[in-house]
Amino acid sequence: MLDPKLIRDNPQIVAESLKKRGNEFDVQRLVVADEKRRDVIKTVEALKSEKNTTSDQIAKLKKSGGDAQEQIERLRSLGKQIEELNRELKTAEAEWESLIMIVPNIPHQTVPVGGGDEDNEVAKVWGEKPVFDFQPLPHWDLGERLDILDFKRAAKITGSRFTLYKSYGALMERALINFMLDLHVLRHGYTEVLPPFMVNRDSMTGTGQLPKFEEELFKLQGFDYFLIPTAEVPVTNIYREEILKEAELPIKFVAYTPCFRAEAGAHGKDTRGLTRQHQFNKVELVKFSLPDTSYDELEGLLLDAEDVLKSLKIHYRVSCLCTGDLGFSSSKTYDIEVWLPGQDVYREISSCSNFEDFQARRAKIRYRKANGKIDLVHTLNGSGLAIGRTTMAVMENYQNADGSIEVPEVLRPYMQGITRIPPV
RNA sequence: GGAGAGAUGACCGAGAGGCCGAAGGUGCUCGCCUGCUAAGCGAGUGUACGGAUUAAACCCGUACCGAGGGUUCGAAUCCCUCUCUCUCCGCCA
Repeated sequence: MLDPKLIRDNPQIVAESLKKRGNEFDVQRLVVADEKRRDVIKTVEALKSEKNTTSDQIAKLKKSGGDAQEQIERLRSLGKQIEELNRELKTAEAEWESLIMIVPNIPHQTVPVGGGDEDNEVAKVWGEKPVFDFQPLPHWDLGERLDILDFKRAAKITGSRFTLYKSYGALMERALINFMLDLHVLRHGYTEVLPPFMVNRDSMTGTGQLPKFEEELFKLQGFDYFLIPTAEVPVTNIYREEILKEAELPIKFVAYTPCFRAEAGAHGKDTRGLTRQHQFNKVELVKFSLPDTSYDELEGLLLDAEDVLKSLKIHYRVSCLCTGDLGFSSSKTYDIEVWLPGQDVYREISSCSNFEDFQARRAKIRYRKANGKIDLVHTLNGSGLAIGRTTMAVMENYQNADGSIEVPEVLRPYMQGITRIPPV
């Protein structure tokens, strides 16, 4: 959520940023709704003020044995007026809130202006495409041939976009989770958390998934709970409605969770393999930062995520998302795109974002400064990394002509010491 | 799932229709005192929204005693619903 004062005082700034994002939202409607809302507040609070003073008079009169009938009559009629205005206020606030909650964040000045992913800027490139003396296969062929990924049976058990990992496949997935957690805890100073995998509506609203993106979520029947689409939701909400101490910041959490996404609107897209699943594993990095240092923290977060691929020695590039491709809550986002030789594409494997105070305002995550004043923190997060997509990247980049898969050195201690997944 | 108890400020804890944004204590901040430390003395110490001002502070108003609704001229206090915590029983990984 944007600062209501910013919208009130500088609606043109908001309008410009919306335009850059290619968003059609009419800021003027919001400005009008805000004025209406404040109008009603002013009126109703004046009446409440009178109500309180009159009420005090009654108390004093009663105490001294006087007659308060006149005041009681006055209060009765005030009460009716207040009740009516309260209804009006509720409507006005609901109208205003429904508008302000769907306004996306303002992109940072350094974000390239553009319409879609074709306008994203490559920020860095690490390593090179590996050279094969045979035709590298996509991971789904490798996985089925080695009998470590079973898509058919997963479809039988549940449906499409699910995967049954078997033997070395399951082992590699688990190894990657543990390797990444250890890397971020031991080398990068994050604190590990293992949060709930379902959350309530307030949490989903706090990080911005609701109210706008409910169709992307799996909702439980009989409970107002949702399966998390990312660990960002439970972890960022750890400090919802809390006031942190300045000295505690920055706070850095790493969490492994499965993620559940409805993938509505992705019909027919990436239907093969591990790329786009309804359930996938992810290790997520979350930071709570001081406003002044949040962009340094973003660069650091990106390096922490990159470090995973560097350790695995897999080629990738980093792109800075343009205004048109930026997520709803984000001010600036870097995507890490891993090279997949079996598919001959770069594929997003991590998305690292600074939300500035957008989530913090919704979720009321604040901190107390040294001078006693209270301010909103900045929140950041990034995948470090998406596990399924890392598994597929390892498989495709480390495959051999005989169909076996080399185990990256850093992963071997996590994979019972084996050096390769043997051919069938 | 059954029975009971509870939820008040950073924390502990009073409060039982109007004098309560809320006693008292602890903690914290500032000042005094003290050779240092400890102790002692004094003052201060919630958040949000709206207004005023606008660089900010100060100021004015409103709301908030788990959440929502109700009774009443008036609710932290009475009633209802819900959520969460604790104890006992049952069940269970």
